[in-house]
Order: sequence, then C-alpha cells, then structure tokens
Amino acid sequence: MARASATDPDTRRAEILAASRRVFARKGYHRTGISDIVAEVGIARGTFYRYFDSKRIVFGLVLQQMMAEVVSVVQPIDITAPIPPQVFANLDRLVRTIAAEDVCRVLFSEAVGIDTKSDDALRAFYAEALQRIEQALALGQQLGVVRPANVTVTARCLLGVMKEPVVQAALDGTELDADELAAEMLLLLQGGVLQ
Amino acid sequence: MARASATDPDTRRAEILAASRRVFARKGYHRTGISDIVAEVGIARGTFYRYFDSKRIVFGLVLQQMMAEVVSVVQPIDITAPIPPQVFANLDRLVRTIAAEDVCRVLFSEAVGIDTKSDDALRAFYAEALQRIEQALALGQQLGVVRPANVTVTARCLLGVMKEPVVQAALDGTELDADELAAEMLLLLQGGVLQ
Amino acid sequence: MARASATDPDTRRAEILAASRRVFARKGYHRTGISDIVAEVGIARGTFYRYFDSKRIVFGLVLQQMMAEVVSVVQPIDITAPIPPQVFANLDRLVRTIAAEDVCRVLFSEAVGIDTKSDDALRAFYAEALQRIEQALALGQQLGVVRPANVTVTARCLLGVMKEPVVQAALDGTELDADELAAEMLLLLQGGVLQ
Amino acid sequence: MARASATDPDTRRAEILAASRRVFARKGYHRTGISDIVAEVGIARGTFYRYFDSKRIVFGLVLQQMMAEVVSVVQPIDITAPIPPQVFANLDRLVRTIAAEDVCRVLFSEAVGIDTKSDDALRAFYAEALQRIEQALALGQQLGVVRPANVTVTARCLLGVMKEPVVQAALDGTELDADELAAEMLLLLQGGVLQ
DNA sequence: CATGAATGAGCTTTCATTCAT
DNA sequence: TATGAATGAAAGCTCATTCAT
Repeated sequence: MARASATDPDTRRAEILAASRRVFARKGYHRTGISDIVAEVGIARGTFYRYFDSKRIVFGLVLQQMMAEVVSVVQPIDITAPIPPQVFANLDRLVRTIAAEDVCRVLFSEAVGIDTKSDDALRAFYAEALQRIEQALALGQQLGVVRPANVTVTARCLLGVMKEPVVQAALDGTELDADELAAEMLLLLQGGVLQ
Repeated sequence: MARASATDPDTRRAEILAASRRVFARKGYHRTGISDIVAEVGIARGTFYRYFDSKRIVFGLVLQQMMAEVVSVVQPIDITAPIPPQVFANLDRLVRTIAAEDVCRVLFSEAVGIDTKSDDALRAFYAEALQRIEQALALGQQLGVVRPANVTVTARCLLGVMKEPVVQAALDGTELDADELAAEMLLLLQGGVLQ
Repeated sequence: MARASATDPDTRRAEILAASRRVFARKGYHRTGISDIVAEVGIARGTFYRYFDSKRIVFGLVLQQMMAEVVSVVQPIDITAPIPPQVFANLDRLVRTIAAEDVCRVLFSEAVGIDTKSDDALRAFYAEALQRIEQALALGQQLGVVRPANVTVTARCLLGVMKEPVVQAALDGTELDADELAAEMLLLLQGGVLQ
Repeated sequence: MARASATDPDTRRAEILAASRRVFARKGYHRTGISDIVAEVGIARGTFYRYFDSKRIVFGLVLQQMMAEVVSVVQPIDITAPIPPQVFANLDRLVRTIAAEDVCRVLFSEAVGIDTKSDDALRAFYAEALQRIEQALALGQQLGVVRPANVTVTARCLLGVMKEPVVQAALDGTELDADELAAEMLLLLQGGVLQ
C-alpha cells in the first residue's frame, strides 16, 4: 500500500487546493470528480476528506482564492498623478490575472448555482468590484475628470468591458494580448467609439 | 394522481418546453431533475419522454430558443437615417430580451460545458454576435462615425457592455430600467467616461 | 383519427395473434414491444388490450399454437405396415414444422422463464413429447424392433436428435434440407454411428 | 446496513461473478436485477459497479466461463487405444459439467439475444463444438469405425443427443445419473435404437 | 495519518398498461 | 369499439462520501 510521503499538513492542504483549482479550471465543477482531484495530487480518496469536508467546500475555497487574486491586483488611483497611465496599469494587471487560464472559466461560468454559500460569496465579490468602480467614477466626477453619468449603471457596463474580452478569448481559444486589450479598453473609456 | 387530460400534441410539447425553460432558469441545468420539470407541468415522468428524447436535448432546445430570441431583436442600422436613435432602440430591445428573467442565467451561466453540441451552439452564437458588432463598427469607420480602433477587441468589450449590466441585475435581484440602461450605454459608446 | 376498419372481432383477434407470432419470432420476447406488435397489425396500442390482457398472455397463446402444430404433425405408427417409412415421414414433417422459421426460436430459446404459466405449458409439452417417444420405444421393444434400452433416457436423446439440427440451422442461418435431415436421422436410429 | 469488510479485490471480483452466475442460473438474464446479484453477495449496489462495468458484461463473463468449462472436459481420442471407453469418459464428463445445475439454463436458454457480442460468442462456441464432433466423425470414417454419413448433419444430431437429456432433466427437476446417461448415449452411438 | 473498498441515495430513462375521449 | 396520450413502477448506473483497516 503505497503511502504518500508524510508531508506537513498545511503543505498537503495547499497541494490539494491547488490541484483542485487546476482540475476545476480544466473540467468545470460538475465534470470534476473527487477521483480527478486525488489523481492530480497523487493521494487516496479518503485523504482528500481528511483535509476538506466536501467537494463544494473546496470549490468555494478555490473561488475565494481567485476572487482575492483579482481584487489584489487593482491599485487605488493616486489623484495627484496622471490618471490614464494608472488606469491602464490596473486594466493590464486585471486582464492578465483573469486570463490566467483557470480563473476565467471557474469564476465566470462554473461558479453560479453550486450552492448558497458560493452564490453569496460571488455576489459579494461582484458587489465589491462594482462598488470600487462606482467610487472611482464618483471621485472622478468630483474631480471633473469623469462626465456626469449614472455611476451604478456605468460601473456595470465597465465591469462587462473588463470581463467579456477575456471570457470570449477563453471560449474561442484565442491568445490574448493583454497590453493591446488594456490600451483599447482605455481608449473606450476615454472616448467611447463614436466620434 | 389525476390523469392529465390529453392535449394537442404541439401544445403539450410547447408546454413542456416552456416549463423546462422556467425550471432550468430557476435551478440551472444540473440541479434540475426531470422530476422538477414534470412537476412544473403537472404530468408524469413518462410523458416527458413522449415528447423529448432526453434532458440534454430539451436543454439544447431551450438554448436555441433563447439565442434565436436574442438575435431576432437586433435590427440592422439604416445609415441614411440618424444613427444614435437606432442604436438606442437596438440596445433597448436587447436589454429587455436578455433581462426576461430566465434568458440570462441559462444563456450566460448554465450553458457552458453541458455537452459538445451545446458548447458548439453557444460558441456559434457568440461568434455571430461578435461578427455583427464588428461589421457595424467597421461600417461606422468607413462612414467616419466610428473612431479608429481594433474592431475585434472593441466588439468584445461592447458585448460585455451589453451583457454584464443584465447579468448583474439578475445576480442581485435589482429591477432593471431598460430605458435608462440603454441610454447610459449609448452615452458610453458616444463619449466613454473620461472627459 | 384513422380508425381501423371495423372487422369481425374473432378475425381481429386472430390477426393480432398472428402478428404477435411474427414479431416474437423476429425479435424474441424481450426485444418485442407492444409497439412492434400494434405496428405490425396497424392498430392502436389500446386496441391490443381490448383483445388480450397482456403481452405475456399473447406470448403464451403463440406458444400453445406452436406446440399444437408440432404435436399435430406426428402420426401414430401403424405396426401392421413397414415401420421405417412411417418413422421417416414423421421425422420429415416434424423437421419441416419446427424449421418453419419462427417456431424454433420462440419455442426453444425464448419460451423459458417468461412466467410460471408458460413454463408449465412448456414443461407439459415436453412431457407429452417425451411420453410419446417413450411409448413408441416401449411398443417397439415389445414387437422386438427396438433394442433393449432405458426408454426414458433414450427418449430424451432422441428428442435432442430432432431438435438440435433445426436449432443449429436457425442459429447459423443455414438452409435446411428436410429430406436429407430426416434420412440421416433415420440412419442414426437404425444403426447409430459406429460400425 | 453492516458494511461488507474489504476483501482482496480478486476474491471479491470472483465472489460477485460467482453470485451473478448463481442468480442468472436461477432467474435468467432478464429477471435478474443488479439488486438480486448484490443481495446474493451481500454488498451494496455501487460495489458491483466497482468490479464490473455493466450487467451485460458480467453475463458475458459468466457465459465465457461456462463455455470454457464445457470445452475443457472433452479430451481428444487416442486412436491407438480402445475407442468406446474414451468416448464414454468424454460423454460422462460432458454430462456432469453441463448438468452442474446452472450451466444448462444459462447456456442453452438465456444466452440467446442478449446482445450481439454474446450471440457471436455463443455461435462461435457451437461452431467449435460441432467442428470437433465432425472431425471426430471424419477421422472415424477414415479409420473405418464410423459408418458413411453426412458428418455435418450427424454432428448436429449428436450435439442434440448430448444437450437434450441434460436440458430436460433441468426442466423437470429430475436427478441425473450421469453414468447411466453416458452409457445409454454410447449404446445409441454404437447401434441406434432399431434392430 | 493515510488508505481505498464500500456505500446508497438519487439520477435518467423505458415500457407494459390504463382510460378519457 | 378504437384510440393513443398519459402513466409510474422499476430498471441500470453514478459518484460524493464514509470508515474499517
């Protein structure tokens, strides 16, 4: 009976979490079996349950992890410095993070409807993201760099501007040029499309 | 149990399809059992299978139905008439259609990864949507009403502008004011957000 | 609603029975659905049940029919006339009857284990067949034309001699030459195979 | 329910196969449910599927097992030694094997029409059996110990001689005296029944 | 602590039979 | 009487989870 080399429990936990993340990203929540995960780590089925209570819970943790990563790359704008380069940098980091091949599918396609807790977490994530965008817009309006607009609605539109290109690239397998994408996004923010 | 009265086959088929659509929208593909569907219509399990060969096939049909509805509301732009009102009208109809409470979840969350055929259909749907937007942008550029831009990337961003506000409204249960949303979208297209 | 032309009930019953027999022969009991039978007759599902109480019962009737046919072709031996030609004639008719393409499969493969009544009927059929052979053997022994032997055991062997060639022909799709087969059987009865 | 203790996988597999064989013999393929098999072993439904992919596959394996047993007991004739005792010994072993209560029903009644693979296997089994008998007859003719005859037809008759007594014994529940049966068969081969 | 065989609730699907029309 | 849509029990099978070793 080959026994996995005794590892530090925290390391082992992290290993399983990482493997789960990889598999969820590759196959989606429903097509992923515990078998896939334990095969990925190289442990026995039972071992998985020593570290996590259920498949749903690990999925929830993977979700949290991804949301935290996304949140972490967005830096507050320094209003004493030129705005556009800062926005560009944020967009650029955001796109790269989301595009990191696994985040996209898990966060935007698989996460809905797994269970109540995940749904809540996801809602909270979006709520925070939207709030940040709204605040940025509101601040911009006070500073006179953002035109008058319904910030709630506009924030949602802008969220779509950031999400969708990455989602589509994942769907059709296109390679993503983050710099160009961020640049186009910035142009859109700056002047729309009509002239 | 009371026997459901024999109905016109086409009507019954439509009934089941409509009920399936409702349940899929409410619970998602995986959490929906045939039991849920037949309970919704008030028929026996076997009756479902008189009209449809499998759960996946009904889901595919629901998907097709929704995609067709979305596609059908977008009218071509008449370039001899003023553009913005036409764009507004299209956005308005689009938003209303997607927001029809069930379309959103099924089309944007549940449809991914059910099976190869659904995936292909969905990809084709997005491909067509994006192509339409790209063509509109390209035409606009020729006419000088759209600024120079990478139309492929920009089309994806605009797709996000249309999808995301509706997705978010569905997620947090907000009532959607289609007119205002379309108006804000138009403003975004016309001038971005920065001034 | 096309209605099958009103027919004499007895005729209709016979029609359904005949169709059932054909389908059972073609597909076997378990692979035959009521749908197959009613399609073969050109009536509605419900009509079938106006004439027969269940699938099993029709199968039982088909079975009886076949058993009766088989029994009917075997003529008693006239001991005042030469024996071998009479035996030959009986064997010849028997083989032809069993080989009538449907009898074989239904009687020898499908009939076992459908239900208690069919099993009993089949057992009774075999019991009668064996008893006839045994009596013929016993009579032959009295007349000195049959060698001493355990008639019970020998009767079973002879039953196999008659059944198996037809069964095998059906299994491998070979065309059957009844005359030759009967002739060989007779030779076997007369002198075994060893010399 | 008490949890079945983990057993050596090969043993467990064999256990399930043996139980399946018993149940198939008792109830036939179609009346046997997975429930019956797992009840017979004393395991849960899922456990069955850890060892076998489907009901049909286990049935196929049972079939193979039985065919192999039957084939294995027939020894080639040594033509330098007296023939009849060797034939007797073969018949005796054959009868005992087929009569082992379960072989008969499964091999001769239930095996037909389950699926294409089983049908093919069965046909191949019979083809081989018949070929062996034919070759023995042909060899016997060359050696002058077998009378001239159509070996193909005669082989089929002889197959019936071996099968039918056992089939009938199983059908009517008679205890089988293998020695006597083999002896009678030998007599039949040696001199037919008429004198 | 690690293991993986065992579990069983629950799924989709089938089809002989019923009964309102 | 004939119809065929409706029925629902029961089948085979899956897989997240448990627990004796």
